[in-house]
Amino acid sequence: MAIRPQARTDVNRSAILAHLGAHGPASRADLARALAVSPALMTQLTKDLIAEGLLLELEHSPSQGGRPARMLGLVSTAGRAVGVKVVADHVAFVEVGIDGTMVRSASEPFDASASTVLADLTMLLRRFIGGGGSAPLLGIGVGVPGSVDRQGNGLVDSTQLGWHQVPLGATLRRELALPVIVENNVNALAIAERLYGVGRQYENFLVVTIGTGVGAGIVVDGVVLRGSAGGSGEIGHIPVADDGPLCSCGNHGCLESFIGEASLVRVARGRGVIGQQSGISALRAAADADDAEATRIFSEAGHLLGRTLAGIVHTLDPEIVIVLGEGTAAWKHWSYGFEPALRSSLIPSRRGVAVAVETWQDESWAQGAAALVLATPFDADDVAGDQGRLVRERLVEQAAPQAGLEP
Amino acid sequence: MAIRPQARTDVNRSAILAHLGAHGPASRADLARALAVSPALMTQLTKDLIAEGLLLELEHSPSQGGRPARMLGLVSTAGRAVGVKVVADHVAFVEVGIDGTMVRSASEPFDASASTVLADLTMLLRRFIGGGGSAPLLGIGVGVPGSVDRQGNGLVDSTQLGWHQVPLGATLRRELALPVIVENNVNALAIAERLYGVGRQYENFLVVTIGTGVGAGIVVDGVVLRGSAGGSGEIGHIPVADDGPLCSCGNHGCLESFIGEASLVRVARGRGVIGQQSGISALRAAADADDAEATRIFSEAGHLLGRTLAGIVHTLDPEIVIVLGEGTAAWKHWSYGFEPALRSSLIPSRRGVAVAVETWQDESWAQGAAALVLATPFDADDVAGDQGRLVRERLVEQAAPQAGLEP
DNA sequence: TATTCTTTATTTAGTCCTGAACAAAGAGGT
DNA sequence: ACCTCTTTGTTCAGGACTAAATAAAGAATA
Repeated sequence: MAIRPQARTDVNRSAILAHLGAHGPASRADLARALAVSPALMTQLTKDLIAEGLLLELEHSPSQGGRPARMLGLVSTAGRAVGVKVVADHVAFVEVGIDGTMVRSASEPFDASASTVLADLTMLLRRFIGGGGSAPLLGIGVGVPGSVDRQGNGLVDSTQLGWHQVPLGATLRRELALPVIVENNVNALAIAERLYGVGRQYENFLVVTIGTGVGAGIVVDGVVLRGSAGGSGEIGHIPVADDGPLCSCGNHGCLESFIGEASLVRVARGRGVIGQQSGISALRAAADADDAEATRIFSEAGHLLGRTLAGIVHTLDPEIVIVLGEGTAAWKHWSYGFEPALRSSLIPSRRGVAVAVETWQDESWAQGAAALVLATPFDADDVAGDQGRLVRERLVEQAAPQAGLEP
Repeated sequence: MAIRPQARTDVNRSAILAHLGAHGPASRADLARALAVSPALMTQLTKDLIAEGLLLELEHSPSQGGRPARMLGLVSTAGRAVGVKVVADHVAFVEVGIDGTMVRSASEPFDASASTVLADLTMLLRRFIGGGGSAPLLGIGVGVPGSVDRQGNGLVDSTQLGWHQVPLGATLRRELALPVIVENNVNALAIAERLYGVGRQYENFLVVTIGTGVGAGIVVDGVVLRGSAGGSGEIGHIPVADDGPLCSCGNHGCLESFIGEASLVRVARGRGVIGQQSGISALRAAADADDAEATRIFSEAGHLLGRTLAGIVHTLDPEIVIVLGEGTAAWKHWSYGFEPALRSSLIPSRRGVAVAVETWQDESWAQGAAALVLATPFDADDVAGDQGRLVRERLVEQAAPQAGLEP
């Protein structure tokens, strides 16, 4: 319950770096206010960071009625991070700079059910890292569709991948000798939203993804809620009907079994909207072409999603719901059912909850995973544990040599 | 994001008091471990607290292989707190000692819809306080059925009471010149569970109340989740059907409109199980007497509750669900529907989630409210804001005179 | 132009807390 | 009886952080 001050300096140092990465250059006074520390401390800390080559002083910013601020910026060569998205049939990689911008990306076929998954993934990852830039690699973030017990441990359970207690984190860490942070992919996305997206302006929000599956990342007071065993946000398995299609989890009537991509395609085929070999893109094309049945399928899905999210909004009281995922490509069609269902199911005081739908890119999942690494400096509660400490150490150590601190 | 160390001493001092209140006497070494501070600091802090008359050294506890521990205990006369439960037609008061044990209680008729609510409540509260013991009154905790914007502010919105932005906290504080902490009643109960109940052993749990309404208190990492505007836990208004009875919130198909006390009674009357003038106790009596229709009504309610809670468990991943409230008197009958519905709706990895049903007393709501005051010392994140600080000050100030600290 | 105000940054003295060394007090084995 | 081990509690030097005073640098105003 009490506050542990031991790791404060480290946390504050890297909070500065993360803030600059997420929000761009800022003055010492800005930083002190943003991180809620005294200006005096900020002077001290930034002096060290500048001496170590991680920060540099930029131009003076024009005065706003007082002494003009000397802006501080990140030295962009101070580090990079790699993000990995793992799904059943392929893995995607991205490399990002310390400020979160994407440098390069790649995608490789992959069989998550192979007995050699861990060796395969290690190999692919090693190859991708090898082709990287010269900036020191701070760590690897891995996003998986499933629950991750302790992040520091990286034990993965995933029905989608067919994994049960797979020691992904420990293995990669040993093989690559780098900090590795494993996290549920939607939670990773929530962290990315918090750092770089709409979530910057909110402390309490919900990230909902639609696509193959349906998931949620929950941010409460600025921190991702992981639950007792990293299993929060499994909203795809919220029961929405007593009977219903069989879900991949073995139950009947889960939300995902109604509005997951597979279900939409199945229904569309059944109703003859698309051919037996066609997929979700054909259904979207049909809806785009104003096919009444196709738009109805999306609208029905939107209705069910809206009604379910109303329940979650009542439970958690977020400021905003951010919708993401491959499925947002057809959001226009979802929204006809979604908006009325959501609003009419909310109690009056909650009816105005904001909803944002963001554009989706192929690399978004992997970029979210990379954010895991770049977010660890923010991690005042030390959720990332040892791996977070290692990332911080790498960030500082690599810069020290060029500093010449010794007298 | 960074850690603010200013209020640490205060927080640590009162964390000691709260820990002793919640867990009974403990040694300095125990306290240092429990609060995650150094033994050195514990020595210092307890020295001060003993000198101020808030703590006293008890007998040595028998050695367990090393130097025997000198136990420390609270001076029980160091403070008391008053808890208030507000509902539409009456208010209930309790006075508790600093260790959370109930000293006395009272209940008064009350009209929440009167134009003079605030004056009425102030008067009743003043009368109750006047009859109290001699120990210094640390503050007043008030539990209301509705959402409370900022606790420090105490602005209440409640459909059940017909209140809209009622400045309950500010008014009581001004009139009584005491720290006042206003909170949603289920959240207050969750705090009480965390301090004194089953929740002591868990960091992530759900408190669900059934009775007139249906509500939830959510505890994440040991802290009550309040949402963006204190409106979390309104699970009574989760939509469970597209059509359904009209709910007090104006929507159709809310969970509460199916399994709230009023609904159960309405259905029972409609099916001729109980007389048109009879209430919930008659329905329970019928079920106790093995009336098939009566047991079915409870079982159906249990089914719906179980299915809905499965969704919340998927969303939040708690370790345990604690069921409380007036409705638990008939839990035996609920459980026939509840258990199968809950388990069969959960994904395999979550199927073992624990469920605890606690015995319910009339004073429980008010005792939960009193816990608001006694929990403020625990409040390292300073959620209670100014009022929390005031409680701490009163706890320390009142003891100072008898200490003779001045040299 | 001189004065006042506002905002930024640094220095200084002092507080809170920790780690490490040490003292205290018993259990358990020889 | 004596030594070793374990656990509790205290003392002390030092680090992290703050508040307050001060300096710096320009805007606003008269």
